[in-house]
Amino acid sequence: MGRGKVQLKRIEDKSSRHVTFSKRKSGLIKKAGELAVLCDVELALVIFSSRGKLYQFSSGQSLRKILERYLVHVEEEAVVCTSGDEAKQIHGEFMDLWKGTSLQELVGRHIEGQNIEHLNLTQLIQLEMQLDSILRQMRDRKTQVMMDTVAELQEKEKQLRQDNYVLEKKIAARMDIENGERANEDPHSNSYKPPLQRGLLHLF
Amino acid sequence: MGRGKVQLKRIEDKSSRHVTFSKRKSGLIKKAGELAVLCDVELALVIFSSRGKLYQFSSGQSLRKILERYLVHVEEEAVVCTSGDEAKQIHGEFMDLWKGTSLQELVGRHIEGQNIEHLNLTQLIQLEMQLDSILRQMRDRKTQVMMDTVAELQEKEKQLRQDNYVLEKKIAARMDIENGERANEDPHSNSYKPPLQRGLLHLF
DNA sequence: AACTATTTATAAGG
DNA sequence: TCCTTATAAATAGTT
Repeated sequence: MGRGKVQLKRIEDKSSRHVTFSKRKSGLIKKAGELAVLCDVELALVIFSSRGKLYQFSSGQSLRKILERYLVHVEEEAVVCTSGDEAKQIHGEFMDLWKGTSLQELVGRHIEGQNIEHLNLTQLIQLEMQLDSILRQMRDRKTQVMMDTVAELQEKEKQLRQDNYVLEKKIAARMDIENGERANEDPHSNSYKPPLQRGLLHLF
Repeated sequence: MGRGKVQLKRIEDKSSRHVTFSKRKSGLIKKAGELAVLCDVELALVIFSSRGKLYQFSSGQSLRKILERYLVHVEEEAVVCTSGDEAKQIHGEFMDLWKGTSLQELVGRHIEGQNIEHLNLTQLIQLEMQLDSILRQMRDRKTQVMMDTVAELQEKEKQLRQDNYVLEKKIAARMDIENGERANEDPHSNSYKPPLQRGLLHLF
């Protein structure tokens, strides 16, 4: 965006490098600020000029708070990921949650860090409400998944039932041909059981 | 830069906020990278989406290295300006980072970060059980604290009761002295009410 | 630092 | 999420 296109490499001319730094730095900070406001996001930007001068920008929270949060996040990831690379490949990328630190341990640490022995009743009740809320969310999600699963299976069942019906009809037709005319007992009696009916039960 | 001019305030529509976030985030990271290369500077960018998902960018050095440099820089400044307490405080805060992060956020990040949409029923049930267990522990602890509190208050009540008894006796004795012998109605009648009895009720 | 020709980013709409 | 396009915004090079 300018009179000419720029090569993506270090600007060798010292003067224009500084000019560009100044311009682009402010542009970058402006855009960072816009992103933070528009999208309600927390962000931190740290820039060291080649001379070692520090420039920084952060939204809302202090930069240090955000960096702390970053470190916590990275620590958590580290804990979750370090324990077992082989398992990762076996179970796929979404299974990380179930290795390493259990939620239980995680929350345990959280509570320990707050020195649970010294939490008063009010704080305990707050914690309880938090956990309760999370658990409720979980259960909503579980219900949703179960409903989806059931719907899916019912669809499959319906399809298979139809297929069965068609197949049985074909077989019946063939038997009729092979055996000629006989006294026939109805092959499509009420004793028919859908093949998936038992398969659904274990869900409940 | 787009079909319309944009107001610098939080985009309320969730969907377009996410779209904008996605676009502008990549734009910002691209520009950060350009600045780093063109002007030969070191920079770090940390973004937490409103859901707590972490995005990051850093030039050359690892983000962690840059953050360390930042902290050193800030500490040096602090040393110049204030007493050395600040530095201690920084390191201290790193160690108990759990404070200030709500449990909800913590668990939220733990779950969101692993893409809850892809958890299957089995995993959801595991999570549910974990949360349920934690919640039960919480409630045990709460009960314990309540019991302790009650016991403590009952102890205090007993003590105060005794004190009261002693005091009333003293007063009675003094009144007896002042007024000489009279027809006396028992000052320690059954109508006595323990002073803390109502105070305990709000706990339940 | 201002200017302005250009490039780049991105909002809106599929 | 990715594509397209009209338009807003950033900025390279110039003064």
